[in-house]
Amino acid sequence: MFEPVTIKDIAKALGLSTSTVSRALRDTHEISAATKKLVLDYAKEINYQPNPIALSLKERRTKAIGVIVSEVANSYFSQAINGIESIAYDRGYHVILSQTHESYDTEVANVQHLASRSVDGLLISLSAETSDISHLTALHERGLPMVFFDRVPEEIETHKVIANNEKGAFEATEYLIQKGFKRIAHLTSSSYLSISKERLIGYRSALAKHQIQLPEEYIKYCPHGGKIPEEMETAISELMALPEKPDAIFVAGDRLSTGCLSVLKKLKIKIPEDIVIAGFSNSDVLDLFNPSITSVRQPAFEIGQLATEKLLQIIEAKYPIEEFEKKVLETDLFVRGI
Amino acid sequence: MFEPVTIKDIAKALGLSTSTVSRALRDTHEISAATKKLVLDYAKEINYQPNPIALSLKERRTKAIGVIVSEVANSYFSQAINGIESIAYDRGYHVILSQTHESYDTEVANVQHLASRSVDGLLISLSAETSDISHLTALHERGLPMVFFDRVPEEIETHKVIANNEKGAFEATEYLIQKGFKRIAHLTSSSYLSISKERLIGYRSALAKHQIQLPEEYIKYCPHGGKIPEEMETAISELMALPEKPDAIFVAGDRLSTGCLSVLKKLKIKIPEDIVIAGFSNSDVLDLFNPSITSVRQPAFEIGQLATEKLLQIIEAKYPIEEFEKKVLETDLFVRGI
DNA sequence: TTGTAAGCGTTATCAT
DNA sequence: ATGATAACGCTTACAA
Repeated sequence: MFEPVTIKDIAKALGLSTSTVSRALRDTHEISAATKKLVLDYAKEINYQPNPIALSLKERRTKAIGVIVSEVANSYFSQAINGIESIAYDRGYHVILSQTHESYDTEVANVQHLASRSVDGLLISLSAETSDISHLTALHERGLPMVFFDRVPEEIETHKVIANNEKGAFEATEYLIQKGFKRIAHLTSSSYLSISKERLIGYRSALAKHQIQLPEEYIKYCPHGGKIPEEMETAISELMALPEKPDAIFVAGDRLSTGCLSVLKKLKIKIPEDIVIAGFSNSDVLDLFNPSITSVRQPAFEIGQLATEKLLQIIEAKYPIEEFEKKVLETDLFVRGI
Repeated sequence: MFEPVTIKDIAKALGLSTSTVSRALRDTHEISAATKKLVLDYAKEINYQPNPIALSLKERRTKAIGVIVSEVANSYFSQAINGIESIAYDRGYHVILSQTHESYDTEVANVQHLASRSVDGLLISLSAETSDISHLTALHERGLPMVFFDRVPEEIETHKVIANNEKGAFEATEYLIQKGFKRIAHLTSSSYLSISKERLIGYRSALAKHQIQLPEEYIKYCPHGGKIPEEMETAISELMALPEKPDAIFVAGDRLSTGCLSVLKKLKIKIPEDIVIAGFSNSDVLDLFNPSITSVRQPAFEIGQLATEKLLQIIEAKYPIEEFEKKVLETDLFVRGI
């Protein structure tokens, strides 16, 4: 049952010492060409594969990075993971995946699980519940390489890779304004999340630029980010029950956007007759239809790639990184038939 | 920079031997309550975390499983991975992710990379290019636990978890027939894939049951499964150029379905005026619209869970598995406005 | 009850 | 050029 061959086996078979075999296997020069060929040939013949675990123990690195996201089954994250995986495998790293399902406790548990020596670094997008990040600062201070992407903390000095959420939100909101909509509601997720805050700022500045004043009831939070449909149904019902009903909604999240469409459908609120929608979304299926939904798309794949490149750079750096970088990539506004 | 504490550190600090510390840390009975408490308290104080790499080396297992799929950014696979992750983490296993991008060579490379002792078992959905599976049989014979899901090989005796593709395809095709469509084309991916074959059978038997005879040109292959838009555009153009144009298309894949919609849009072929579509798809966004697209949904999450449970069962089995199981889960037909 | 030593697979250091 | 030995962190016979 899966008895792998080791250096020791080769040594025994060839009447050599393990150190000689080891040297032959790598490209040391302190070895005779003859022995080297002998070992190499035999190794190939019996299909010798070095044991990465033994190497990890010796070299104190695992050649694996951990990825922590809220949900894999979300267009944004799956695209980001695609980018992460593409870079990681090119550089010989494994990608270990874990989901928080937006739970703070799960996030803490997963971070601990991954951090205790089974990964060389961490790529993290915070859960919606996370406001205290001491589980991360602790590891960061102990020197575990980490890069945040998408949902990043403020309180920690690290590398961060994000989209220009503020600008994306601004453009979507302004687009609605330019199309003549005035009472633009805002549907967002947890107030903890950096992306929510940034998108809220973009929304507010678009309104401000066009001198539109709206009551605070136009802003609705769905802390579970679309996971709990009732939450969003309540929010939307409340919006539609306002004395001055909104004529448009700007939705600040991927899952929130599709969730919103689903609730509107359920409540038989018609697009674009009753309301129009603009929202953040990375679903490519959305593009196939023309239901007056404008979407802001994040460069998820590129964000994943960039974050991974940065992380590997930190991991493999001989000297401590001098300064922390925050990369901001631009979003795209996909305009459909509004 | 990240100097982790080891059993040796504890031993030195407390004036004990490493074995005593090791015993105290686990629940051996051959230790005095006093020493045990001493060690446990100190370990907690300095936040001792056992090194999983050392454990892996000793116990010759990694507590990690490898997952090989073609694309993460695909509703079906991301949902399956969600199911996989949920079970794996419950049982204390890491999930190592890798993508083939439908390439046989990449599949071989990834399988090798993962198999050489960095995972305890493999969950695999074959790439569209894969017809020769000797890279897998070799490992299987050497005893590496593996479970196939979704796209499974015929030539190997292992556990397999799939959806009832034949029935799903049958139902979708029959639904079209019952709605009065007669010239139903079939758009599928690689002829190597089990799912393609199974769905083709379902399609054929629905036609047969209703005594519909169609020329073979009604069946189009897109070996790259939607990755190359031109391929699909050619296929659809050819279909629409037939002397007897099809009045419906049954599409046999997730990515193929959305790809088909996208091509139809580009070619300005209208649904449902010019043609109607039924296809396999796990996208939940599709549900939000009513463009006369009927979809067959696979229980992706459950397939992932089941495959993982089976794999862990094999991995942790004390005795060799007596018989191989093939689990078949039912699909759902989502009927929209055709 | 506790300590010593060997071993998991590999590489680096020091002899030879 | 090659071999013996120690070390990475941990567990487990075997001794004491």
